[in-house]
Formats: sequence, C-alpha cells, structure tokens
Amino acid sequence: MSRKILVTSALPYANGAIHLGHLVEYIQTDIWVRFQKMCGHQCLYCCADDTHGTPIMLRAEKEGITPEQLIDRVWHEHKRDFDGFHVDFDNFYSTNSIETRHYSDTLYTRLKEAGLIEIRSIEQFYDPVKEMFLPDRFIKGECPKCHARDQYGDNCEACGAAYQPTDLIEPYSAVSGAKPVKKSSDHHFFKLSDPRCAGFLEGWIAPPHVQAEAANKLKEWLHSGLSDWDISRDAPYFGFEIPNAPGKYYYVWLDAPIGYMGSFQNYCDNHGLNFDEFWKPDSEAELYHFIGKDILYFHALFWPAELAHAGFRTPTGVFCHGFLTVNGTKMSKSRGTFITAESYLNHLNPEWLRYYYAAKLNGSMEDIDLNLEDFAARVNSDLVGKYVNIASRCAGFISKRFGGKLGACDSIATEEFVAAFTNGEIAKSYEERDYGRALREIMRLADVANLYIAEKKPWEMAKQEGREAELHEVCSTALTLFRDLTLYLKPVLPKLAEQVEVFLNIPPLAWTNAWAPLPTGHAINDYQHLMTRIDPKQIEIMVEENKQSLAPPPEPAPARHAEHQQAKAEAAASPWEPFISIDDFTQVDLRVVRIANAEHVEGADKLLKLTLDLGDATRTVFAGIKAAYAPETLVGRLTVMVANLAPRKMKFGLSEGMVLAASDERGGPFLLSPDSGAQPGMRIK
RNA sequence: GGUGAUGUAGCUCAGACGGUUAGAGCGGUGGAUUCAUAACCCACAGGUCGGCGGUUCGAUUCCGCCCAUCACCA
Repeated sequence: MSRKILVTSALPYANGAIHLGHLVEYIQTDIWVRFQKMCGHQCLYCCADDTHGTPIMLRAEKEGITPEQLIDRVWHEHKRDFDGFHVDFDNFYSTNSIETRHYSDTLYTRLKEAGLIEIRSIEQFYDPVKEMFLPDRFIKGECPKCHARDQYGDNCEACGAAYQPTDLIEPYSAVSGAKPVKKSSDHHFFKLSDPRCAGFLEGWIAPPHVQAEAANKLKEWLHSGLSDWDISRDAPYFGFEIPNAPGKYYYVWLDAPIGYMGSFQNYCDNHGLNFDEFWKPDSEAELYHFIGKDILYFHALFWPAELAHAGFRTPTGVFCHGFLTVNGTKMSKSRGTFITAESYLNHLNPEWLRYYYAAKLNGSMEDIDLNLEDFAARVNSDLVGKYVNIASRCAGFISKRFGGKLGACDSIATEEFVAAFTNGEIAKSYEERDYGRALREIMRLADVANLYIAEKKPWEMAKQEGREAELHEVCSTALTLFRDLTLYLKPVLPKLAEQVEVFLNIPPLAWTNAWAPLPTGHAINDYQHLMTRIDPKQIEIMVEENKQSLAPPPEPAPARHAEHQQAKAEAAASPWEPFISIDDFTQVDLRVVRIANAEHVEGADKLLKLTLDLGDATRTVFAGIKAAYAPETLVGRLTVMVANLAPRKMKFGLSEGMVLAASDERGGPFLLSPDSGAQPGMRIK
C-alpha cells in the first residue's frame, strides 16, 4: 500500500552558513525520506531558504548589495552544502517567491475572515536616524539588573536576566548607535488567545502529532495561557507587504512555515501534481515537519492553529530533535568546534558524518553529541572494519578464481538474514526514526557475516585441491549478506550503496523486493575499495582551521527565532569564560629575556627586530612595537617572551617567539618588565 | 527562582512493566589467524547502574530529597 507523504525540514535562514548543527536535522530528514522512497512510497522532501526580515535587510545593506542579491548568493551556498552531504531535496526553494506570497496572503485573509486577526497599537523603540523600528536584538544597553554594558534588548548574557528593551539603561541602536525613541504603531496580531485556538490545540497536542515529551512541554505552554502573536512589522522591512495595509509587512516568522507550502506548490507546478490533494483538510496524504526543539513553539502551536482556521490540513506529525554538542559542549569558535558544512567537506567524507549522526539519533528530543574521537573510532571500526571488510575479503576469490561469477548460496548461513529481513525490525526502526537501533542491528548482522567467513576459512579452501565449490559458495554467500547490509545502510550511505550496486552489478536496492540471494552465475565487477578510514589528523586539521577563522566579528544578531539553529554557539556566561585550566596555562612557556639587540627592519612599517637573550640561548623575534619604542632604548632591558610559540616565517625572516605588551584604545603597546632580580631564562608561572 | 530531560564500564550508548552472575560496540590486555588498504575471530579485565533516604521479601529499575549537566519559562 503506497503512501503519499510530504516531508519538510526547517528552513535555514539566508543569513549564514550551514554548519554541523544544522546538518543533524537535514541528515535525519534525508535518511527518513530515502527510507520511505526505498519502500516504494511517494515521498516528497521540500525545503527552502528563509529569506525575510530585518537581519537580511541590514546585512545586505552593509554589504552594499540588495537583499535579493544576498539571498540569491546564500541560496547557492546552502544548495552546494546540502548537495555535498547528499541531502536530496525534491525541491529546495525560497520564501521570497510568488507561491509563498500567495499562501501568506491566503492564510492571512482567511484568518482575518475568521475574526482571528486583530489590529492593535503598540509602542516600541524606534531608531530616529535609521528611521526604522528596532527588533529587540538590535537594541543594546546596560543591563538593569547587573549593569553589564552592551547587552541585548531581550536578555543579559552576563547575568541571564530577561527583560523588555524598554528596561535597558541608556539604550542605543545597534544599527546606527542613536538613542532610540518610543513610538507607537499599529500591529496585526494572530489571536492565539481566542478560545477556538486553545480548544483546538488542547485536542491536537498529543502523540502522534508530536512526541510525548514534546506534548508535555507544549501543554505546559498552553495551560500557562497563550498570548496573541504579533505578525506584522513596519517598513522598512524585507518581506511581503500585507494586503490593504500599506507599510505593514508579514513578520518573517509568519511566512517561514508557509514557505513549506510555497516550495511544494512550486514542485507541483513543475511536476504536474495537485497541491490540494496534500493540503486540503481531509487530505489522505501525510505531512511531517522535522524541526529542532528551539522552534517547537512555532510549529506545534502557531502553525497548526493557523492551518486549522484557514481551511488547510494540519501536520500528521511534528518531529522534534535536540541540539548538537561537539565533544560534550556547545559548539565553540575558540575551540574550533563551530564547524561549517563547507569546512567539513574540505577535509572529510560526508557519509562518515551521516553514519555517525544516524548512530546517535533515536527519534527523541535529546541532544546528541559529536565526540570527535568516538566519531573516528566508530566509523573506522563499523564501516571499514566490519561492513566494507566483508566485500573486501571475498571479492578477490570471486574474480581471481571464478571469473567474476557467483556460485551457489548457503541457505543455512543466510537464515538469520532472511529472518531479519522478514521480521521488519530494521524497517520499523527507520520508520520510527530510531536510526541508532537500526544501526545496532545492522552491525550485529555484520558481525554475523564476518563470523561466518571466519568459521568457513575460505583462505584455507583456496589452498586445497577439490574445495573450489565450497570456496565459491562461501564467498558468494558472504556477498549476498553484504548485499543485505548495503540495502539496510542505503538510506544512511546513499553514495556508498550506489558504488556497491555497481560492484555487485545489480539494480538499485529497494525494500520492496522479496528476499532472494544473488543468483548463481551472476557476474559481478572487480572490487574497488569502497571506503577509507578516518585519519584523526584530518579531524585535527579541520578543527585547527576553524579555530583560525575566529576573527570574523559577531554578526549583527539575527532575530532570535529566525536563526533556526540546531546548535547554539556558546554564549559566554561572563566576560572571562570559557575558563582555562591551570594545565592550559602551563602550556604557555613564558620566560624572562634580556633584549640583547634591537634594530629597525628595512621596509617594515611596524616591526622591530629583537635579539633576545634567554640565558643559554638567543632568539630572533620580530615585534610590532616600532611605533612606541626606539630600538636604542630597548637594548639591555629585561622583558617577557612566549618561548614555545611555533616559529613563524615572516617577510623579513623567521620569528622565534613573541614579546608581551599591553594595549587598548587608551594607548600602547607597553612592554612588560620583570621586577629587579629576575634573570634571563627564568620561567614565569 | 520554577518546570522538564539527562546522569549505567576509559569512550559512545542499550536495557530493566522491581527478581538468579547489569549488557553491546569501541578502547585496553592476552591469545588465535593471515582471505581482507592490521581488517576479522576467541578470551579476559571491569561498573557501589550520580548521591542520600523511603516503599518492598527484594530497587540500578517505583517514590522523595540532594548534586551535576542541558534545555525551557518568568
């Protein structure tokens, strides 16, 4: 019985690069969609870039381009990254489209007709220089509670306090720096507080529409009282203008989920499908949204309530996953664990990550951890050591001894595999998004296959006269087992599975066929190694590279909920965090040195060439202190250097360390001096 | 501060509707093997199932409190 299924992942915001946190969701969804397709269902995977809002508008302005140019560029970057990870959308579109505008207007108009839109005047901060209303995140000022400076308008990163932007002391606009003024304006609200909405949600919020754990959270929100949702923003705003409301635009979060409809309509137009069959209230098609837990509120409260009262069907299920941590902590730019998709692909194989994420995903809202050491160990042992090895250790015999043709299949050896295929547990695990359980079973079967080979010892058969038939059977049987494993792994490892299909010379593997061994006499192709091991050095290099890209200044903070982020970058709890350990500190070898010589460097604007006496050694260091010190005043004085800094080749020679100096906007650099008595070579600790 | 989730071997995780010796993979150690891009096979080590109380004949599994981590809310 073929099902009709429409699947979405949350729309990435067109303001930043795809990173490993985002990919948890796209990989999770892609695996599920591929599984459904392999089962013969009509399953369509639609997504789009989320393109509207103040952050996009300001970012484009800063770059000196139009918002349309910005979102076009980012669309191509996102598409490239998704392609790179084999995330196979049926349609990857944009919310800045006529289709999305159409459905935004449709929903809005119908909700208005239903009496669920209300216009109210509200007072907000307004930037008089920039002539625009300011979102909370674009207002900064002093925290009213702990008096930390330069905090955002919604909460304080230093003490965690939450407040209204109007509570800030000495607020200023993050856009122009101007002092904002309070100004009133009419806003359009979706009346989520209407009894019809609460009544509907009370019945709707439950499994299987949402996971049980999500239902608890949602009920908590629901029972604490829903407030109306402000869905309009004033010009200037990059988005869709509201019909019959000049100067008013849909808030980006209104049209974002509508982008699912827009993307699907666009797909329908290009493929001759009927949109209404999937979206009419009594549709028999299934609709699933994969999302991160940060946007549960929007997808499980606002969204179904809007759809239900605008004459559309509601989702069959909203599947919520947790955040990604790397090495047990939030992704961190300073630790190099804020890794972009692009950077990963420059160093590592996308299917390694797909496998690891799949192994960790279990369909719950729990966070998952990418432990980089475990990642390498697990991929290497499971995929290369266990799975690929089965083909690798049998294929040679088939091609060398039997002309590449398979022999008979050992039906006793395949019994356990037939049973696994028949009982459908692996398929059930995939269906329930418990990929971890599926992979545990698949790897158990891989162990069974390897054990079969070990017990039969084909290499001994190969050396004995008259055992050709046995050898042929063992290797052929093992390759049938390998074929089964490949079928099961195909949703996770689509490219590898394709290579195996070529190697085994078989049509694309699908779940729909009855189980049968590879037939006797079937010709296969020569084996070519299917996957290499992860070299931990590759991971190190990638992490180092991401550390070095620390420099880019913080983005103008996007509207918080428009980030769609599945992993949060660390937000320092205090200006001093993250703390380092004493061990981290002692890695820096600081020494007292005497400046034995100092001289100008020809052609250098800022550098002085210093010869440093470490007591038992001398070092040459190029220091950027020319503006503050004349060379002759330095000779003979004591200062402090980092003695174990990696030497760096500079235009004017090799610099073997650095001297320490203080500076900020008040002046500098000022070289450090040890107290009298210190001798060259002494360690500072 | 309130609410929720999580806390099981070095690592990553299963599991237990309360019941004989708590499991897997990886890592480690020893052995075996050499077909396989040293992969595979066998064996062993080892954990007071976060801590403290309670219910019970019996709790790691249920309840309460506490601690830690994470998240949400105000």
